[in-house]
Amino acid sequence: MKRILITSAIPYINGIKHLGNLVGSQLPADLFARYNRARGNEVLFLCATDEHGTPAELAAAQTGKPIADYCTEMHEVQAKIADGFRLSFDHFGRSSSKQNKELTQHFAGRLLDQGFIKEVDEKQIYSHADNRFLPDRYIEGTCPNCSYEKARGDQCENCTKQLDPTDLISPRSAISGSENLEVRTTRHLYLMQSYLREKLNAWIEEKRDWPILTTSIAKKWLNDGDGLQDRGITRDLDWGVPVCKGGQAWPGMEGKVFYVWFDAPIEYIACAREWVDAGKGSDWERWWRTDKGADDVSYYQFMGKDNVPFHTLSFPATILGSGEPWKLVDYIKSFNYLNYDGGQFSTSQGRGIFMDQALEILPSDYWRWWLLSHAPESSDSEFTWENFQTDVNKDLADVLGNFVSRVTKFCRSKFGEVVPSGGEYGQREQNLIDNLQLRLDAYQNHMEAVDVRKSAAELRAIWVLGNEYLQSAEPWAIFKDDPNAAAATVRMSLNLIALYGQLSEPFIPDASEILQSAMGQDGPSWPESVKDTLGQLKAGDVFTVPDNLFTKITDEQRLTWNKKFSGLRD
RNA sequence: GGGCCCGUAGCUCAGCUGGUUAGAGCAGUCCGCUCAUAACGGAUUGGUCAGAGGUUCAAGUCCUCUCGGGCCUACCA
Repeated sequence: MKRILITSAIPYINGIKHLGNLVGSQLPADLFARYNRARGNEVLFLCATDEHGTPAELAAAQTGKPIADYCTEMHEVQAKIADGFRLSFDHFGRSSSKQNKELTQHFAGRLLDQGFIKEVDEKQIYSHADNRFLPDRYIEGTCPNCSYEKARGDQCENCTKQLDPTDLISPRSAISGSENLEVRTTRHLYLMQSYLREKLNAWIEEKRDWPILTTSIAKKWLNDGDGLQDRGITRDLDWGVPVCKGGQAWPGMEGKVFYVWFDAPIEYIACAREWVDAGKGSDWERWWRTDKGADDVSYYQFMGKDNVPFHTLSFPATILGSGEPWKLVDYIKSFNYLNYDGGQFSTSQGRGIFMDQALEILPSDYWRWWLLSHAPESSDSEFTWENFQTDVNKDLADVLGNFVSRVTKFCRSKFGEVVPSGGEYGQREQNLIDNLQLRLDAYQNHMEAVDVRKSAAELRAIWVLGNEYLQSAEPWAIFKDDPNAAAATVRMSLNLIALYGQLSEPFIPDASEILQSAMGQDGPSWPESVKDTLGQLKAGDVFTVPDNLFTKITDEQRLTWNKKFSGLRD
């Protein structure tokens, strides 16, 4: 039995995520977690909300609520939606937890002791009207290069020139519009990532089996320009983890907090501690400390490509720099973006389909199946309603759902709701078993390699084998002359349904549960041998005919939804 | 500006370290079946592998350039 630690990139707190976010991290992570649990591996699957930073503060301010209350509410909202998508986190934590606060401060203290922290005086823009320091991109003004009037302080979106806020002509706060800005000197902590460049480079170089997307982004950051840059890990904000060294005060850092990207990955560790404190587990260090049992853990991370630099470099730098035996990630699965109908999904613009909306119109299995079978692994991929309709109808309703329907209904009408006896298996069944075993092996290999789309294609091919078998055996025709032969075919087919219930669980857990309970199976178990598994339902066992597993999406629905989601979310 | 990724049948995509007549699913066409959610099965039509050079006995696969799409570029997260 293997031990698998899985984390999904933690979704930001300021609103409900869209399907692009879902397919890039939480959903494939869930697929992998479910698969590994089904294989009997010991799995710890963690996720959390990422709650700190300027956007969260501003989002809270807009609602007029205290930031802590806002985050608590939004965490609940996200947790509920995650549940709706059947995301099987062992714990869904919060980066604002006290466990994370402690651990983040601990890491900062260790990094200071190990010589990886420097204090740097830098100039920041302070807005009197907003009563706060503003990140560069929250300053707007006229671009000195192209005269675009809404250039941001970090970059002009019009001419793409990189800017410094002080370059802007007539700069103003993007929040209040106030021009009452002031350049102030403020002291911040820097993580000296450059000291760890060689170590990180050697570590990345040995990861030959990681997705190109992951390693190429990491290498770019390692080698670009002067190489890996040091990074400021503190901010002048109210909401966040207060800057301390371990439990001690940090002179000169009063009133400052750690940068979200410093504390967010640490939440992966803290989340395990939350998991224990919530009474769901008993030993979190066994998963995270290689000196306390985690040396045999395989750790997989899932994320969109925008998250890669922080997971390949910053967080590993934090861990390596601590000088303590924390578990480093073994495999980083990264994804490109899912586009929506010719453009990008956008949280800020409200474009596309959001997780709550998706669940309002269709059960989660529809979304899980389509998104996973079209996961943007090799390049950006695109959601269109037309593709969604044809793919889901074909794969789920026709290939799988209708197979279940034709088998169970035929059996009911000829033999009743009981696995029929009589007849013998022959060459046709042997061929089926051989083919299934080949497919199952491929399915497992793709899953082990975290090859999401290929796994989906293989599972679908396994469903197709059922229809091929049934068509070639023709129990409806054979029944008249040789009911025993038809009974054998039906017995085999009912066993196929039970098998499908088991194999499909990582992708479509709800439908799988229906299949398994209809076939009288009591829980997920993985077929080690196709041959043995296809004998699990025996003559005389009772079953029930389930309602149609998947209702087809009609043209009318598609048109309605296409229209409904063509605009921007309010 | 720099860098990375991608461009393979109408659509969505496989094609690992270069090696027989370039594959799958969907859509299309034809045939079969009638148990089933008019579902299923079989067969079949589509490709000068973005373009141009080059390396090689041999290139979708390697190199160079061009065109097109996307992403990243470190203070959003």
